Amino acid sequence: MRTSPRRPLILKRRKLALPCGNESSSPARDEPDGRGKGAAKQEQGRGEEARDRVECDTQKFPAGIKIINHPTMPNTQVVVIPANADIQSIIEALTAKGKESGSNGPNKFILISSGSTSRSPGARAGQQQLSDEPSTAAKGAGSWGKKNVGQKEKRGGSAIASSGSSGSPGGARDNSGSGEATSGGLDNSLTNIQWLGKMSSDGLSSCNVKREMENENQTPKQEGIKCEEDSVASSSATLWQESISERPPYSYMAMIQFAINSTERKRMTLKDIYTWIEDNFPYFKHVAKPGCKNSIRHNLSLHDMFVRETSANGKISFWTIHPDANRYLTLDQVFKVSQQKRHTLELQKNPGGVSARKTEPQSARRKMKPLLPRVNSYLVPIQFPMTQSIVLHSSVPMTQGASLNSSETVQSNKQVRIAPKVSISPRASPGFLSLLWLPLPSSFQCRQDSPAFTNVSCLVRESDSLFPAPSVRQKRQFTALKSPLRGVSDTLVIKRRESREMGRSRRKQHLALPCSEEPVLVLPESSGSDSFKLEAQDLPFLPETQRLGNVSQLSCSQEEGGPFKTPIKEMFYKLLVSSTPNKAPPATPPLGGADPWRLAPLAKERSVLDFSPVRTPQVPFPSLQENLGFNSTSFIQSPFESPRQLLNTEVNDMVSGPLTSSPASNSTSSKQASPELAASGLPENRSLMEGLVLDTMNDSLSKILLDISFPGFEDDNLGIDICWPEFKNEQYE
DNA sequence: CTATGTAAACAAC
DNA sequence: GTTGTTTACATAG
Repeated sequence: MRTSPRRPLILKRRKLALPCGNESSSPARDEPDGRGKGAAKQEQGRGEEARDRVECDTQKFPAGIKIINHPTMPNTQVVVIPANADIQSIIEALTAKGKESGSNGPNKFILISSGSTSRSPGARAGQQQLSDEPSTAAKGAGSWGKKNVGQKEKRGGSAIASSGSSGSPGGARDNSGSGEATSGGLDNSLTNIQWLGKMSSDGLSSCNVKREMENENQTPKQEGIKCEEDSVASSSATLWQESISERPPYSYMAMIQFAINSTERKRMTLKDIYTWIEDNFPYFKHVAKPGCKNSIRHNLSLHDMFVRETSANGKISFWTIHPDANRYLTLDQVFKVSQQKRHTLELQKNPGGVSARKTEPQSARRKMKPLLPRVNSYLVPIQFPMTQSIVLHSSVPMTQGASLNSSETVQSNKQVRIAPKVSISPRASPGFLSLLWLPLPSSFQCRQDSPAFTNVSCLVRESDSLFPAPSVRQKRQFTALKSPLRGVSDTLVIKRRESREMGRSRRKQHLALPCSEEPVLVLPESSGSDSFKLEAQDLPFLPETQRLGNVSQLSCSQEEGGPFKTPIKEMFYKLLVSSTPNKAPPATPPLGGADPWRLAPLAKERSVLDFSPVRTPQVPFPSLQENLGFNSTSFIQSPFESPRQLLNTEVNDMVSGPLTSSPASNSTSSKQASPELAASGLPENRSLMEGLVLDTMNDSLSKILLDISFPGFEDDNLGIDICWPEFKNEQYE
């Protein structure tokens, strides 16, 4: 897997090797250092103390593992894993544990890394540079990757990094542009797919996306093919051929995004989109009917996330992705589930072993796996006491001073010619989801004098709609963006749309409240610092979602008349923003407030979910949160006295990694946040890190983003939001 | 019901 | 013919 600063949005699901016995097939055994299960066991001896605190039987787990029950989420436990632990073993153990427990016991585990032992404190100062280079993963000596990156993985990383025309170039570019404001956190993060590669023999990380796709098309007998370079070479032709006849599992919307995001400027002409898709998905070149182009056009028009811009001379139309909607997904970043399961099923259905896909009727072929699994979002609050200062190094550091490039593009040159798509309900529609990704501070620091405990809530976005791509619903919002004021004709169009919406047109449906496509920031953005004036493209290292947050915030301060001058915007300007739209508002309104459509979800969710108290100090509109449905959750007794303890207990040198304690910070943290943090403009008590959620009920492993907040000056609540990004998609087979 | 795919009508260029 | 918008319908989940 590539180690791009952009976190992989979609993790390929792999079947977890159950502890029972198939570990032999686990790549873990391929570890050069010989670590693996054995190593994990060796570590057990060190974990007695921690184990004693653990509420569940951790005897199966290596030392340093800390497990606490989730305070509010039934059958859910938070597992803090030391960097040097054998993740696979842990996962296996957890899986076994979950299986044992079944539905009546802990069957969902939130895994977070407690840090690394190999990195120097300096390295983790949030200054470590992240690179797209595969080597980064390897050198990410850090935590998860270190142990899991085997030769295969490394090779795979390379392959991925160099794969396709889509993500790699962009990723590299972005990265270079980001300077040092990147974070090694991703590499070291639990979500580093490097280590996921260990989990299955078919080497996720060693296959680039295209190859994945090709593999997907393989017949069962071909599945054994690894991404070994030689074998790849020998099979590539076959795979490719198969891929030609195999429809990609991506929706048009997704493919269009891939295409657009594959370009440096994140824009593409229709023709180029056609070409890109055809080039990257031969199916559309060789098999699909010409109608696919119609479909592409249809999707471009249909989805508001796609914004058409015209060149300065007005002769060329470029399709772009609305920054608020763009997750900057590229083909490289998307890993789809392997087809083994499908093939297995097919085999079951067709003992003949012949791929049924090739013979199945078109209607059947149409059936594709959704890019993202649809899941309902829910908030999982986690709380644990905190008495000691802790420094959490965000896996995704925040930069500042970035320019609003996309907005610039949008604002200046772009001539929107299309009729404005009027967003009917600027007001937060109740249906919107819940989380909004925040810009991340490069480090997190919790003052020693901070409140007594921390709340951790998880916003779990369980969707199978893998695609983060904003749905049409969201689009509505974007619609506004597309629409500059127009003349009479526009008015007419608007009327048409309105009338349509009155009826039951498709648009209308889209306008309906969205459920939860995109995570929406639960916590209000910080302070009025304008350091958030970041542009997505200037934040390559930021996960799309996070950038999304930034961008959206930006959008709040967009200049009037810009693409953002939409009904929604206007409304917000009036309601929340000062009269200086083109500048970051002195006191940036909560993101949620700025983006009604982001808030909506909260409201909706609130009715269903029990949100933990997630309050953030320095919030301009604290009340908003409350209005968002956050209610206090009872504090749950934790076996650990502090997050630090929880995270670092028994982990001697856990000075690096996503979650670490920092002596230095201990001494200085009492009053001020880290420089990065301060500079970031994020509240001192905010930080993000990545984690994973292992759901043994459905054998799924999902990546999550934890938005961690600790008690602030004025606030007495701490919170960690574990957000589900986009990728909770597919399940292990 | 929603998301998606497909086809097609229509308009503008 | 291309591009873009929109409607309608079908299908899967």
